[in-house]
Amino acid sequence: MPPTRSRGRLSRDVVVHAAIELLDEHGERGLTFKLLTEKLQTGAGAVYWHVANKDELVTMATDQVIGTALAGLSAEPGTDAETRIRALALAVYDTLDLHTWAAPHVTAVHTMPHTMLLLERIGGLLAETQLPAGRHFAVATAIFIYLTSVTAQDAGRASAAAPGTTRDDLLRQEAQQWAALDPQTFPFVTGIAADLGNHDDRDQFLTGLDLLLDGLRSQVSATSDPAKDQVILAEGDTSRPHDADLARADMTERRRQIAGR
Amino acid sequence: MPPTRSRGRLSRDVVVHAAIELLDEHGERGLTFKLLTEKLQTGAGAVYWHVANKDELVTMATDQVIGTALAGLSAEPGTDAETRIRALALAVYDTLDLHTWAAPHVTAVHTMPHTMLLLERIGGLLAETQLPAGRHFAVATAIFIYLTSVTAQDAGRASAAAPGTTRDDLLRQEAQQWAALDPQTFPFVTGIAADLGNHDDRDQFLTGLDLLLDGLRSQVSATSDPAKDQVILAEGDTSRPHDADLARADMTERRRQIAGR
DNA sequence: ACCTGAACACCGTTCAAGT
DNA sequence: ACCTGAACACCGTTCAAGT
Repeated sequence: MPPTRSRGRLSRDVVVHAAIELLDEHGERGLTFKLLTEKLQTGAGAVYWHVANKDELVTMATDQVIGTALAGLSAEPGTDAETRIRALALAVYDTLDLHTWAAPHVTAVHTMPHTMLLLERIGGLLAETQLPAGRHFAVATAIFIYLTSVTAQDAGRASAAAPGTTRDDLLRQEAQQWAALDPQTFPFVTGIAADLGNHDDRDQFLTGLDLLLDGLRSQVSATSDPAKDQVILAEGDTSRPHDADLARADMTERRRQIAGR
Repeated sequence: MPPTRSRGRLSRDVVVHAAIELLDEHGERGLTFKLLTEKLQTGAGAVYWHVANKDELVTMATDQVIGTALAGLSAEPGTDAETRIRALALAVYDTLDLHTWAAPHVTAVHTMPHTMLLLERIGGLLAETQLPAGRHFAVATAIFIYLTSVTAQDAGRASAAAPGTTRDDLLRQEAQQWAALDPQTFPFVTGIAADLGNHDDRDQFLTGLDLLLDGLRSQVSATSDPAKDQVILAEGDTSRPHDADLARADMTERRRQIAGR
């Protein structure tokens, strides 16, 4: 792990790690150049010598967090690829849960090193399966996008809550709000208000991930020998051109309507 | 549609709609009280009389955008629930694509009126299916979370791009970066670099959504009569307790490691 | 009740000057 | 090459004063 000490020579790494500490402690709003320069015992210009601006600093801090999530993963050989994909996803989920400010910034798939490495890892696991190479791109990015975006959403919700309240408190509070709604206009929401109490974001994330993986598997069995049901992530047409194209035509029209309101 | 005129009486609605216009025009950074008060030809205090602060203003603007997405949807009776869920999701996707600043703020499921209405709509469509009531909560929130979070991710990526470049230009540029990577450390990413060129976020979104819906359907056929394959979104155990619990135990341990670094 | 607008506290960024 | 720290431009929010 790179140095976090404030004294001595400054470097990009030192600045980024100091930023991460401030972000963890005070959230995104808490990262100011005033606090940062105090922590590093230097001037603003010194920081700007190592990073272009605050945006770049937060982006690098985010990529660093992704890096620690990947570094914490052991190869665990012997287990199948799907299990390891799930473990990889959970490692990222849990790491971002500890750095809730980072999740919304995990968007630079195509540029940041550790973020690209994450996609590389997912792809490497897919390559171990019987998935045909032609579908590697679509499936890997589907998993990547689900993983990063749902994690960001959950983490954002977590960080939006008041610092004092626990998640359980918050959910119970919200469940009461749901139950108090007008059943006429919100028949569904009022009906499931009770279920909100024992809701768990992490379980939800896992469920959705499993649905994605199951969806991939089921499209196999639909088009191939049913006896091969155990085959993981094999071929199968994933999109439904007809419906999708129709819907797209609809929406392109709607897009115009909205834009020209 | 509420008044957007600047002259005359001020109101919450007028302020929110002026904010939306500024957000659409200049992005989240472009919404300043200076620009807002100029547009409304008033003072800062007047705005603060109607909204608590900037955060609340952006939240209300976001909820308003969700509202327009829902308002643009016709019931289209005669089509099945799954098709209408897909149409609903696409309407939200396309609307947020026009207001990219809004997507990351669609997190207040439990409080904002239109955001809750979105969940209510999804639930209402699920209620038309043969899905048992006990699974309504889990499935509705799974769809809701996929929809809002992936949309936010896509919109965020879109708004992060330089204003001048088109999406195609950006992708071609990024594909070149991928191809230029070291094939030793990035065998997978360099291999799929070519696929990035004709990638479409919206298609990707649809594909993932279909995978989710397919996953739900396949879990039916696994546990019930194969002849009922056409049954949409019926019962079936969605989680895999064994794997999930094991992974959870692993991760709880890892969580500690990371936290105590 | 609703609005005005000056004042305040704060923050990201720059830059001439140093070593 | 690397750092200092004052200065600048800007921004969200407040508040005493008006109507």
